[in-house]
Amino acid sequence: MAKNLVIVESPAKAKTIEGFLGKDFLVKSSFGHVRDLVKKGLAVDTEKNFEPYYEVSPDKEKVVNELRKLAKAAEIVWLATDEDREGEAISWHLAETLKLNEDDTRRIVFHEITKPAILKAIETPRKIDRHLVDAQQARRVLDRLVGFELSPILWKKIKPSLSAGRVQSVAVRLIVEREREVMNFKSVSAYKVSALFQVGNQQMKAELRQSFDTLEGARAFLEKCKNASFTVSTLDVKPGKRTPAAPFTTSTLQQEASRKLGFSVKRTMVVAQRLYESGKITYMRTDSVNLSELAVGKAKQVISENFGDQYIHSRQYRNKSKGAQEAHEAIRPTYLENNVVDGERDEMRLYDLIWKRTIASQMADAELEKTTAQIAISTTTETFVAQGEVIKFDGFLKVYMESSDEEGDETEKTQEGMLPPIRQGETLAMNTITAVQRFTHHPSRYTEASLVKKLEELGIGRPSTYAPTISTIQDRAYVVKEDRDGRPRGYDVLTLKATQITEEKRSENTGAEKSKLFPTDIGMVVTDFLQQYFPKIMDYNFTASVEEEFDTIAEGKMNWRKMLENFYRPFHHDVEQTSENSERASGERLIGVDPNTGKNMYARVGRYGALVQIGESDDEIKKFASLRKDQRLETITLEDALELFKLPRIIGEFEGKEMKVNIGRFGPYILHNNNFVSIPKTDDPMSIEMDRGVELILAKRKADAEKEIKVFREEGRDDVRLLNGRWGPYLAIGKANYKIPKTTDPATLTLQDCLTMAAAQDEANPNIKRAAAKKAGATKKEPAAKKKAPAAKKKAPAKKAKAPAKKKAPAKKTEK
DNA sequence: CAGTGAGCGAGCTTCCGCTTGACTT
Repeated sequence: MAKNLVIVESPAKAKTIEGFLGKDFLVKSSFGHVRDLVKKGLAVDTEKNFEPYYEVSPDKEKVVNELRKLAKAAEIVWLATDEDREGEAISWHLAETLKLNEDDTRRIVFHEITKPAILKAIETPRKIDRHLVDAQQARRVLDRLVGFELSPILWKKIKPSLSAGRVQSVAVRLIVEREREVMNFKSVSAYKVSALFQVGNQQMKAELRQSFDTLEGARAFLEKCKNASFTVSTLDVKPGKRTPAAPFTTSTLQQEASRKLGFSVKRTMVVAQRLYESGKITYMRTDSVNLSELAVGKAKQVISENFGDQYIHSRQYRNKSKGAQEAHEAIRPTYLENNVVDGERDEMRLYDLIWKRTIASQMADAELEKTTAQIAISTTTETFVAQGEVIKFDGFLKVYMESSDEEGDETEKTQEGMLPPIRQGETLAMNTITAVQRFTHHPSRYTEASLVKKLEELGIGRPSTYAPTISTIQDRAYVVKEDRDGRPRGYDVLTLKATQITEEKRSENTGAEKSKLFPTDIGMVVTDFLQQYFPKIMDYNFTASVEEEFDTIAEGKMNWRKMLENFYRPFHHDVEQTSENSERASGERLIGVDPNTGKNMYARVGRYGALVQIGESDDEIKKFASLRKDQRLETITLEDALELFKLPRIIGEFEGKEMKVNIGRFGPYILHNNNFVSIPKTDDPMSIEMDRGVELILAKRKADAEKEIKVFREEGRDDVRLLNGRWGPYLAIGKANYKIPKTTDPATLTLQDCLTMAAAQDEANPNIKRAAAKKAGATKKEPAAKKKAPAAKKKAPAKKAKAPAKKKAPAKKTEK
């Protein structure tokens, strides 16, 4: 048995380190945190000085047991988790759960995974830093208090199962606010003028400095140019340079992989994880831009060999964001000499990006020469400007160029080439001058990656949580990632050629969005609610300010329980106030008066999403209609709403049963005899007629018949069916589906065979959620034991207090 | 798969940060 047990956080790291240490050292991994607040309930006693209740996380029992055994056998246990707040806490939790003896336990840290660094760490052990641990406990408890006190208010006031938290709620707020900026944005247009001059056998493009607000203004300008002469008034040559971007952090890697490779942040992390596990890159969850000395040295060598010494420019990057905890290096190739790796396509592409970015960061600036020519117009004071840019020395641009979030930005840059040879004072021949109507663009909606960038700037969230946070807010349906089609928009173009001005209307597509984040109606309602009652938590600076306090705790200058006390008392007061006094929130909005009934018409969210409603909420008779997928609670108009009430339509009878057309969650359908038949996109549900309806029903029947292998109708079980599905034959009982072994011919199965097979599969996989399983409620877990409770509770009075005034109001009786 | 929009009730939902698998479909 090894004398020394070293515990790190990740198994890949453990494997590497084991190679550096002798056979006296056994290196194991904790797989991150091993202990956390008890999963259910607050697990913090707010009346007992915020005593936290911890438990070994269920999925870590195994690891903990193993580590416990190994720790017992070892003489010395080395806790080598990361140097940041969370890492320190992991070590402390390990010490606690493994019941480590302080004398035989050493805390060590290292910043790079190299043999000398690790040997040095072993020589300079320390004790667990309790202040740092306390800062983590404060962070952990605060997040639990915020999340577990706010979420239940949402369940009560808006909808069950919703969630709120320090990070996710602010992320949603960013998207909601951006959407409103877009909605309120008023686009204005201006006429931008450019000219093409003939220089020798080349054309030179120049832009007019000013633009014109109106078509008349642009036309008047072109008129002035008709008989003008154009002279190069100044010619200016200036050197310039460009500097490479810093090596990748989690956030910048996600951004670039999104822009250059079209990866979602999740995909980026999955691929990076594989590269890390196979030892090709350093750790992928980091906020550090720092490269180890070893890496800088190696980069120098690689650049020298591949591009020459003049391309070398070693740089040390520093982190600008305050929250950075720098437990790791930047993300870089482990072996910089490998400019390609084998593996899947995505892995190769992401690796390529990481290699180029790392190498470029150690390369020389690009040197440019920027030429600016001003061209005077004899008939007016306005001037044209022509710009050219030439790369004198490519430097890092040889391997890598960072992309930008602004669409079209990159192409503009690369288009700027050298100006043709011109002299100051030279008169230029004009080919054409055009004035094009251009529109201002609303602020860009967030992509997953640009949201991560924003969160990082605000210091909200950590490298390990960016991707999960983005997933959470989509899972909760606060936000959706979508493409949206643009709409055509006309614009004017005026062209002056020789002395002829022509005018035409062209059309462009505008407003198209690709993979952008949009808030949902419920996302907006929740955000508004939280903003109204918990503005402090929703403040963009909330995280930053509590982070400062965590830092003070880490420095030993503040007690963590005291800090929580100061935060919690006023917060909890707000929670109680809101719980007692606030109205239910549904985003209700009066959109007008229904011309048919004279009643008010409202838009709001209900249990199943946004809806429009005719009549007051306490009216006896109301009418409802769901909003369609492309409609928003905040923007729907009375006209749109009235359209919605034209459905459902009865379009006729077939086989003695009526055919009803409506739009459901998956689009338009016809309901006939309890069967749903989808209406294809080519038909309009508003105008579809009886004959077409029958046609669709018959077509559906035919398709169903073809997928039917056998149904046990004679046996009286028409719910037991053998069907041909997308993945081959399968068994369906009611709404639950079961596999059929590949070796069996489904046609030979009897009813009994099917039932046995289904039962066997239910038995084998009790965890699979099958759609049916709603037979008898008898199989529920020990219902008897829980029946005791209700007698003790009496919540009736509380209920009565609510809205008593309105209840007895005489129901409005409007005659139709 | 889809129509609803609320109601006596019971019990459930939920946070952020560390880490990697393991059930299918």
